[in-house]
Amino acid sequence: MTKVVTRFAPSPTGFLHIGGARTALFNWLYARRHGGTFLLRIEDTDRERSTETAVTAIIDGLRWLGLKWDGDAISQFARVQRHREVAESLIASGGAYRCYASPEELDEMRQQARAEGRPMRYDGRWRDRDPSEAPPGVKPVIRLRAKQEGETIIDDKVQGRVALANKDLDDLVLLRSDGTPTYMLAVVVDDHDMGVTHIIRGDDHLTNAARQLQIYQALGWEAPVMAHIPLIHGPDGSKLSKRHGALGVEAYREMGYLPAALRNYLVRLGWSHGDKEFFSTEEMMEDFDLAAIGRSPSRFDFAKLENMNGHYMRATTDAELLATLIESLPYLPGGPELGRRLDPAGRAKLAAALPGLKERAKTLVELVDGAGYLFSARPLQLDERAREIVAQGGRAHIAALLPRLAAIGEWTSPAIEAAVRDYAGESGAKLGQIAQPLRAALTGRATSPGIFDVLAVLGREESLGRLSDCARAA
RNA sequence: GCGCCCAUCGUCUAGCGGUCCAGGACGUCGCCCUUUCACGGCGGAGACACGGGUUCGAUUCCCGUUGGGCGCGCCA
Repeated sequence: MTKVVTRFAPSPTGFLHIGGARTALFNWLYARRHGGTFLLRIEDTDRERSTETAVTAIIDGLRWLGLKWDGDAISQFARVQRHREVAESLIASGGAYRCYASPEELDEMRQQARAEGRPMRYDGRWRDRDPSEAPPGVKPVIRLRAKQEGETIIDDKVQGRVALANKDLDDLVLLRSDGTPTYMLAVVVDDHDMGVTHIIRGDDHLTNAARQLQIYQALGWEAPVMAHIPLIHGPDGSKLSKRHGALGVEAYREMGYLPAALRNYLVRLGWSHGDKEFFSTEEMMEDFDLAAIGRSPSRFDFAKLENMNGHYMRATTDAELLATLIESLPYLPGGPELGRRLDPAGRAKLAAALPGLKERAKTLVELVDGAGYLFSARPLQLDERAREIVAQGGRAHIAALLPRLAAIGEWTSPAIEAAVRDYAGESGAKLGQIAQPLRAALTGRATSPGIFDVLAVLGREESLGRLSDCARAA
């Protein structure tokens, strides 16, 4: 059995979007699953639209997601010489021919086709014409001499057996008049030269697959196994657009998602393994297979991603989560500000507060948010509503808590919770419910009535300034 | 328009002819926990697009309809 080789082949015309990320994930998993190789090829033959920025974005995205490819990324553009040679060899073998039809002629064909209500098909006018008849000064393209009878069959691992009539597949251009290869030629040649055994890609390429198969046949090469996976749609079922989730993966990093959570969410989009929802990387590699990929498109659902991310955060050890959080700070809203507070003392405070914080956060962004109270300036400002409530008075048993709180000094959530627990032992009050509003009160971001209640007590029994001093001091 | 693909709760999905008055997860609703929020626990509502076949029997097989998607470039 030959070794499995998969590849991810994005064109660098934008960021790495979520569909591409999943395609990459599937290829990566499949290769790892079978002890094979996962390659990265940048399809940059379109010089107009390809940018260096996009290449960087894609590479960063893959790295962040933890999808490591083997060897160096291959630039398709760097291989034009080889593509040209293959095209020429096809002419020599009779599998292709030069076509001198002008853009105007093709345009006519297109318009006529439209008028007659049929798809545009090149009419093969140069298929059997002698090159000596070539009009002067016209640079030809090279076209595949495609079979016109019968059908081309794609034996797809996901879509099953798909047959396309050859009459619907015209003589596609292999080499442009400027000597650069088209996508069709380039993929085939590169996949062959790279030894790719399995092509896993979006099913928007399904029809292309038939055309590519024809090229493989003309070349006498063995075609790789193909698996065309359904696309990911937006929440309304239409094509994923910017207003949906068609963001670059870096956007997900900025939204505070963990790579492991995103991977888990993505692998379950279009693929399943019974009722299992959570997969460690090892389990994914173990269980992943093409046969279990569904054939219907799926929609992207942020709510589920967020829930899953929450699970991953809670399951991450505090030390690891702290490291991840600190690493991610530059990308998170409010992150850099928090980062500036993290001198050794600040860092210790954050570390101590993390266990309480992560219980309540679904994303790293929420974690940053929640950590705000640790560093907000004292004394805190009370808003109108809070003042009102302070004036009305509050609950006695929290008031009784204050001396203890004043004594601890360390305003981290475990410290607060420990004090509350200590107090709760006598009063019967449960913990956690008190600690959180205290924390919120100290940030001045109090929003719920319960929090106002606490503020009220604080305001009456002790001055906020005094509390702040306690917080700062010890 | 032509070709191809798809169709189970709002969403992701399990189901590969009888075990399904359809299972899980997210979301949602209610209760519990709790003087907030979150976590957690318990429970509820919620789907086989429609119409024909095939079969003793269809969510599962076939055909059509409807609805989505993709492709139809000297873009990838």
